[in-house]
Amino acid sequence: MPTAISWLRRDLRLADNTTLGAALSRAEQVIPVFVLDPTLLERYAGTKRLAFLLAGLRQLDADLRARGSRLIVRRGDPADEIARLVRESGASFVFAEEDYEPYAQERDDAVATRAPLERVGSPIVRPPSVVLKSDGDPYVVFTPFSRKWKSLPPPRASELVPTPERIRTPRGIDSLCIPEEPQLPSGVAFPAGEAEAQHRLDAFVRGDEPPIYAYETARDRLDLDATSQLSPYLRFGMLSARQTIVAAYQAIDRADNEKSRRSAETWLDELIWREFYMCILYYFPEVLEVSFREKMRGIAWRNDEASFDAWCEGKTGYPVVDAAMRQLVQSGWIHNRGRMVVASFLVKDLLVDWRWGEAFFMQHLVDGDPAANNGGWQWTAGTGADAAPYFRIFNPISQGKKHDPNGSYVRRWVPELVGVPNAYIHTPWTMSLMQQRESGCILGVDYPPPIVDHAVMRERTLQAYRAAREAYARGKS
DNA sequence: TTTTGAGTTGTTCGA
DNA sequence: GTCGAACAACTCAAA
Repeated sequence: MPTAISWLRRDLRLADNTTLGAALSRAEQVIPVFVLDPTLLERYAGTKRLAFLLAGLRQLDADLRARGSRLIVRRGDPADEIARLVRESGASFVFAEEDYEPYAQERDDAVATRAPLERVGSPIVRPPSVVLKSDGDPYVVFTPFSRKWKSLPPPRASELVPTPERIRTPRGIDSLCIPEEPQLPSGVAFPAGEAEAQHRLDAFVRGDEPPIYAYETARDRLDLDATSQLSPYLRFGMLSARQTIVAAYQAIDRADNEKSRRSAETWLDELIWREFYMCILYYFPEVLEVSFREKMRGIAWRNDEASFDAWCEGKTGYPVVDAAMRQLVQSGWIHNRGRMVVASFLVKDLLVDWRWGEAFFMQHLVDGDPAANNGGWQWTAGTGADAAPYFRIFNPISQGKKHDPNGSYVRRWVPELVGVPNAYIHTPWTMSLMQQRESGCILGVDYPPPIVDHAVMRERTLQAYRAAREAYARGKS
């Protein structure tokens, strides 16, 4: 009886699982396996994300058991482990979803030399080889990329691979126990698993007033839960990209007014950004080490350790920056607007190398994904593919006022500021001593004064970027 | 090959 | 308070 191995990595779900579908169509018996890869666990260390992954494996195992199967767990070098499992089980095929990260590509090439590996499906709807310019080169600007992406036929619900009803898995295959996940702060509110993911997606796109139809304007509000918060689920494939994009197109079709339609389109664009950055990482793997833009590689970072620590701890004295950093450390997630605000602050107000921030995000984000995280940081730093213009520097005060108008986001994450009146919530240092006493927040005692002057640092950063450009131009000539 | 239009998310300044 | 321009050229993508 032919046996196939379904090697699960970033597709921890049963619905719309191409790997599982391929295995079931080619073999009577299927072995779903997850390999705990020490290299990957070390490289992408992050307790909150690891806990989410382990909880996701536990949930996947339960879902598989409900269908007569179970999750086989191994630990070690994937090439060794997959080859060993093929030997033990006599499997004729190994199916795995494509993964475009440089490490994953190397890993899978190594596995393919020692096991009958077939790569099927993809963590994005349109693989890197599909969205290319007419001359065959990859896009490096988002808008034309998205135009091309959208010109191709949209995925339809009928293309989703159905959830298997029953999976026959041979007995007697050894499996490790899924490790206990580390204890997490109570603020981490992402229950793992595809049922939760599907529930969140439905809540976002369905119902009387689905949030997707308010997305265009509400998505920027730090104080509202107006985003889908699906990123951790997409990160580990507890939901497929195709499921989300099918849902987005359905919402676009169902929209009965212009505002709703535009909102759903905006959400689709966000999903396309995810695809864009995975393509960028595939074609330009060096972005994990250096700036995408060569001319931006010579910026003289200030890299002041004390400032960096203050940023990490949420003690910069700029309330909206501190709120977002504490949200990150405590909950493992930040609102997208918050990511931009803190990234801009680190790079352009503190003049710290974006790679420091990128690494810190990877340590703490439950959804931490190398492609999207790197793309986002390089965008903010003005060093990336389709970078923000370098003179676009966020003002942490006006960003706070605009996107957290009554300060409830700040008060939620920075309790020292709970008693500060709205008029001062984004500029507590402008309170008189009397006002500080009344609000229970003495500057320098309960909450720090700003660690830098925004106006001063803005000029210094513009100067540093100008110098880098000029040095590059001189080197060229 | 050359030309042309355009480019996620902002801020500041001065009229 | 509102508005447009400047920020800085540059490079991309397509015609």
